[in-house]
Amino acid sequence: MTSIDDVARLAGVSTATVSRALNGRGKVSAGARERVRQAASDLGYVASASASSLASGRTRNVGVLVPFVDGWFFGAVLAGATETLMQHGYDVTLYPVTTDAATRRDLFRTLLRRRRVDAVLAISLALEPGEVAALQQLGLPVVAIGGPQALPALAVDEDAVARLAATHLIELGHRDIAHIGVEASVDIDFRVGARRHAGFERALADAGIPLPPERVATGDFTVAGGHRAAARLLAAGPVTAIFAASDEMAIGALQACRDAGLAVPGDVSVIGVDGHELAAFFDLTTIDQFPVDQGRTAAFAVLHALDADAPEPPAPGRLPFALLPRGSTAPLRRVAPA
Amino acid sequence: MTSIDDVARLAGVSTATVSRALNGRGKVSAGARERVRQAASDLGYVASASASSLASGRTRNVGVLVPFVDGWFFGAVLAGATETLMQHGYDVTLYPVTTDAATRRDLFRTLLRRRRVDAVLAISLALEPGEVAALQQLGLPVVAIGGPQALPALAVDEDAVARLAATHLIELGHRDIAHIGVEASVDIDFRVGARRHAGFERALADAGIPLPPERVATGDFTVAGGHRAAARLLAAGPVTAIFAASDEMAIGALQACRDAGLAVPGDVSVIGVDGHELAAFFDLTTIDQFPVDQGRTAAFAVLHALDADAPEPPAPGRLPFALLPRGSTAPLRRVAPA
DNA sequence: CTGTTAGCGCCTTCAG
DNA sequence: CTGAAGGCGCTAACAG
Repeated sequence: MTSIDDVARLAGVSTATVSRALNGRGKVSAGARERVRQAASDLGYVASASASSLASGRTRNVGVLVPFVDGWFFGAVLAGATETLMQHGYDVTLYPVTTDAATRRDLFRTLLRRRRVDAVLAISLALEPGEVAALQQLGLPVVAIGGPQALPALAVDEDAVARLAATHLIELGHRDIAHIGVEASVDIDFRVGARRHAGFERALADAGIPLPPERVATGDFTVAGGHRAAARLLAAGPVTAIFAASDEMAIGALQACRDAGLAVPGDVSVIGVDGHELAAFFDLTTIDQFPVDQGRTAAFAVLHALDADAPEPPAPGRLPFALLPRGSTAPLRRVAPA
Repeated sequence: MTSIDDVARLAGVSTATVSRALNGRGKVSAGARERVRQAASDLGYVASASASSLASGRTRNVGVLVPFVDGWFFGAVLAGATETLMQHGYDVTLYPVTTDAATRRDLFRTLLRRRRVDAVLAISLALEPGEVAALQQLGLPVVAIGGPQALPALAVDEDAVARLAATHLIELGHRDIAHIGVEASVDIDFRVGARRHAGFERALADAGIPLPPERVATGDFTVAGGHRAAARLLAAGPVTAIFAASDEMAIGALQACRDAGLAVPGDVSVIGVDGHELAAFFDLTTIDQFPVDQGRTAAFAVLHALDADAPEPPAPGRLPFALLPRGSTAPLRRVAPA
């Protein structure tokens, strides 16, 4: 293995100068820098990560915590974060935070404490107080995304999201509105489901529209779950609009409406949240959360905390979102004007 | 930061003994081991990854190369691989292999050469010869999955997969069969598309059934792409069965049939490949590839190469797959028996 | 079984 | 601007 000494020898300088030239720290004459670069390139020299980490205390590696590595949403966020981090010279080490207690304990008590990462990015994670404390005690920058845990968290204002969905339906003239929420058992991850439900209900109430229990069903974030929930809602009584707490569930609702012989948007309007790629195909109106950008934004927040020269991240809780009106929502068809 | 010396002092032994006790290498008396464990636990000591890597030459980290980190299939494989690797004490560092030439060069010339990983796992990657060579020159175990590149690769026999699909349709009595393949521009990643197409065509030919050009359309692996391709096929002439080279495209085909007023499976049978989670919801017959298991299997292959005590991985090119018959395929409805 | 002794390969003061 | 020298924290012979 060619080492820094080889490069120093070939370039006719000391190892200190090689280090400085290659890392861009400290002053090095242009000539020396060039000779070093040339020598390094000739020898195919690449500094050992462990050696330089040990000596410098910096790893150039960021730990990313995710609840699932599959799953569309996390994949998208992870993609954005990884892309940005790598462009800035950081590697990304993945830490799936399972629900298994022993594994989690091991993660927070050992894995993350090996000084293998310079910072931690926690994506949509519901962390217990002890875990949050463990993270903080690492003494590293920690950025959370999509969670109001006791950490600097970037998140979309779920209340505003739900309100936007409600407003959209109300403005279209709907009054008989139902909601597909998230089963409590699945609504971990800082409880987006509960937040969206609450915001939606409040927005409807503000407009004088009730959201009685029979107009609320829950699913497990999947298409199949959304289908079941919608079927239940439709059976419970007439409804002209449905707001599902995720696009996948909304897609299930779309099918459920059709299975029930109801036209979308003729008889029932359906709106989701997320900006899932399939939403476009199914012509589903949704509120896009721009998950890939969320990942990028979070990555910049990490870089900022690390380098202080990266752009300032947005204020906590203010990630953008936008209504994408499509063909699954339409004005209420007045059956018989009073 | 509490270091190994602190532990040694508290336990009343040398640092060497601490290292041995904690790593399980070498002989250590039960008493000493216990005192060390206790001291380490009292002090909350965790060995520094870089220090131990530098000293031992092992990083306990494996690099995973993926074309996309989002994308259902890669997410699934990645999930399986990560789970297994972490259970065996390895961290996983993610390296997205973009299509950008400069980024790729940097990855193979620098990132992977920092001695940050003990092994490399390449998932469904189309690597150029130079890149394969670069990987091999790392002097590390490299395991590839889903690619017949010049590397020990685990892969499903795509020919057999396509043949299975063909047989299924033929046995149901279909003769007017069409295929949705993969656009060449998207069919990177060791060209599954081309392989499936070729195998399918061959299997049909063996049964005396032609697959003329007008019975073949291509998509980009997406639902929307499958929809467009199927629409084209249906417009080109009557067809009673369609084999799509991915479940997502098959789902698009399902919709296209319905949009064209054709019942599935009444008028047209549709079969996909992958084992996508949505396939179940849409009652799509498919050939499952068990992607999560692929990830696990690949991880075991890596562990085997690393430790030699992990279970023997399966022979290259023999990953399992299975037909999952569902409601989207049915016997040909004889319109007018001859 | 256990301690001593060298490094692993690089970065970073500290002089010059 | 550059070199010398120490040390980052741990592991791995090598003697005992």
